[in-house]
Amino acid sequence: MIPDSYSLHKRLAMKKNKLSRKEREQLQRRALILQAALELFSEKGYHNVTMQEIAIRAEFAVGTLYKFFKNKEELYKEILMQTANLFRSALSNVLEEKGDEYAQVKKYLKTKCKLFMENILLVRLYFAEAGAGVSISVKRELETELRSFYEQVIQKLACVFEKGIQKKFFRPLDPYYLALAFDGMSNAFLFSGLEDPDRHPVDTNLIEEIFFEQIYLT
Amino acid sequence: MIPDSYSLHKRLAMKKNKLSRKEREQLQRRALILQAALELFSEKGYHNVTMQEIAIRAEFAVGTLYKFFKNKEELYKEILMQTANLFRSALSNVLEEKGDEYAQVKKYLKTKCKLFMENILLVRLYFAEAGAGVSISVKRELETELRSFYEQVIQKLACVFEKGIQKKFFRPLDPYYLALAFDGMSNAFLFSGLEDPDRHPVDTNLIEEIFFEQIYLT
Amino acid sequence: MIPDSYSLHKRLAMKKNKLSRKEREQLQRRALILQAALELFSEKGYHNVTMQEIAIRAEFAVGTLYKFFKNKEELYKEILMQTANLFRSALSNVLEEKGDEYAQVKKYLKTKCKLFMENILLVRLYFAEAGAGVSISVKRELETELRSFYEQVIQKLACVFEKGIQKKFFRPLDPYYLALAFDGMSNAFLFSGLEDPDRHPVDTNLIEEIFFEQIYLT
Amino acid sequence: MIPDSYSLHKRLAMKKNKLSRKEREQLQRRALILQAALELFSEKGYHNVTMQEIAIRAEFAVGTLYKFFKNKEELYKEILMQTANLFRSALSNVLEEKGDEYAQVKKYLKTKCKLFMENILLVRLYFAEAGAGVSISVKRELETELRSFYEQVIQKLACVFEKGIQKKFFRPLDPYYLALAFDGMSNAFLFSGLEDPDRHPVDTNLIEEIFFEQIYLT
DNA sequence: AATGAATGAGCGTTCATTCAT
DNA sequence: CATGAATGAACGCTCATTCAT
Repeated sequence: MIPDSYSLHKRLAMKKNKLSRKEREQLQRRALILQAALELFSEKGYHNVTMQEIAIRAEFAVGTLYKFFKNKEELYKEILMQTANLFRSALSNVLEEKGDEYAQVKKYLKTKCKLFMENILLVRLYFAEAGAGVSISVKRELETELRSFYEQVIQKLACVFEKGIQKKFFRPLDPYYLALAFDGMSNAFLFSGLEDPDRHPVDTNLIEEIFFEQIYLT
Repeated sequence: MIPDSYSLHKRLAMKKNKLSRKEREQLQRRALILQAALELFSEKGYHNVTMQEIAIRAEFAVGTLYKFFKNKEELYKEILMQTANLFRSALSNVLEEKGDEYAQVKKYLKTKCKLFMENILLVRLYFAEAGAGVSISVKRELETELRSFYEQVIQKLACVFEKGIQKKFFRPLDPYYLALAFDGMSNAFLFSGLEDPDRHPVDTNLIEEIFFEQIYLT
Repeated sequence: MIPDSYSLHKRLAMKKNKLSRKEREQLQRRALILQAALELFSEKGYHNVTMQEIAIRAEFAVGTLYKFFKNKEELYKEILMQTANLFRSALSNVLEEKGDEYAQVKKYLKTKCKLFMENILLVRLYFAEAGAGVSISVKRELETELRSFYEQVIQKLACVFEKGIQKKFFRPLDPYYLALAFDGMSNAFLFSGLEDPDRHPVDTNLIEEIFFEQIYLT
Repeated sequence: MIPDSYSLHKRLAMKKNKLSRKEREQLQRRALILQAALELFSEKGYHNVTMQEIAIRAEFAVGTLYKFFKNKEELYKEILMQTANLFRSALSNVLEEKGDEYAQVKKYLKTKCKLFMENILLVRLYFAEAGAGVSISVKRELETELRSFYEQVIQKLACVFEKGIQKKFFRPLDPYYLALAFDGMSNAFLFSGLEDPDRHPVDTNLIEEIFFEQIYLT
């Protein structure tokens, strides 16, 4: 069969952008909805936001929301999973980069800090739902998945600590708890800083000083 | 009805118990409602619990709930504030006890650990709502109050660290951030332990070892 | 335990009416809702009636409807099943009365005629849903149940015809089809009469004359 | 574009087919939509079918449906009216054929039987909507029209009976009610047979035997 | 004082219809 | 013309709150 001029044009377009204009527009609309929903959810919490509100903020009709997301819960889940994935992959990548363990953990802290700052809204949502491991909203399924993501990162961090301990870089303490401690500590700083940036600016050097240098041998 | 003999009886009763039988009964009812509500809220989250359900669990009529609490939100707030108060006063007291700063911080950790374990339900609720300082439910007013309670405790802990630093007990680091770090770290351990008590039992010695001994001079 | 005056009064009341005043009121409310719903459903059909409308017609709030019926469908089903039961039991009883088969079938016709006239609304609904065995609305379950009711009556009628045939009362034709024919014929008359009572008054003697006397031997 | 040659071509085409290709295509499309709609409506009922579904089944876009039918109701009406017309004209024709009245009524029964079997889907729809003269859906207008069709056929049947009576073919009973009775009876058989073809196969001889021969003089 | 039946505003969701492409 | 994404009115249903008993 000979491709008609339309599909030829379409395929040429796709060569460059991989996606047709229509598809790109769709993705953008989807993103707009997600953004509007994120803002509202993190401002007021899942149950205090109506689909109507999201539609208005996103400047679409309610029905359009349902073209992109099966229901309110799916929309919510999508938002959380997106961030969770972003965080997990970003932090995992950092911990897999080459370099000594000391540098890796430093980089992990910097990245986490950056992610938190750039995604304050999402962090608020994330912790309200999976907050320090505690969730009571929406489906248990979501909670489980979020916890699993968190656990994966902690495990990877623990591995780094373990290697560091083997190399006599760090003091010989339980690496899992070390990871937990480091993460919990940084959370406390980040939350404190995010809540009240003027009085308690986030200072990664300080976190390192308090936590990290003590663990570091010599 | 003969008012005199009644109020006489009442006054006599009050001599002993400070509260008449009626009043004692009221307080007990109130407590029963709060308990039922706490259980349900921490099981399913604020928005997934109906007043009907609370009434049934507490074995009262719905109307009765409204005799004790202005509305659902007030009931919820009461529960959170109660715990927050319990935690604040318990932890504040510990930090005011005489003894060296090292012992105080150790005692703080033990107390916090005990409070968490004894009030898992409330802790779940607290962190889901005010989790690590993040709240998106109910009124902002509640959030502010809960944060203020948390801040008070951290401040007090910071004071203890400060004194400890002055006495050259601890290394000369910013006492506020030290407090934050200690608290964040212990939270991470406690949540990890509460979520999965078998794999990650809460071990206060370990927390001390990781965090505390390093801070301790000599 | 000594019954208090309230429960004594209550039990005395129940002796007479079997039901307390409250319970009687509830049943009446239920009936009012059913009546309003019946009227609307038979006027406009299941899907063209809103719960709001039913509530308004019944002079209750929407929520109240849901106190009595789990959902719209349940309310609808209740209406249909009630009539179906009424018809089935009334017609079954007639066919079980003593007397010769000729008289029984005559009585069946008279009763059916009376039931149709007294329950025009319900008959409309019934036939719109299970109409001559055709239903495409609501759940298949309802359809099956309604058909089973209809079948029961036809079977009983067939038995009467069978006995009549054995006694050489009626001509020796298949009793089931005889029953079917008789019922179908009377339906046609009744519908015609119900639709246009002036031009086609329902005349049971006529039905008998056309159908019945021919079947009757001598 | 050269209008002349086009319209010439068109006119030539019309000479042969009376309709241009375009017009034929249009009619075919229309028929495809009606077929898809018929299937869905009779499977699930008017209100349980969406325009989307019809579009998908007919393999057109939703908008195309609206090019052919003003709205969903119009589409529905069209389907019902089509069948009603089919039935009316087929049955009317049969009753106008030459031959004695006995043969005419026999032929009427055979034709009706055939129409029912060949159009089960439509019969289901028809009776669910106008069932035995009972309609509660869509517009009253439709109901009136359908009833009028039915009435026309019954009237024609009544005329046949009347002539038969005049010729002393049939017993001297009211011809309208005779027609009604005959039709009602055959409906009962047909529905019983359509619902459960194995247990109650439709047997026109039986119908004739039960109803017809009794009416027949000598 | 305690009750719980009644209320009705407000939610999530659907789907007939439109219209820019 | 045909398309199908976008629309938003309208639905069934819930549940916090009230108030007659």
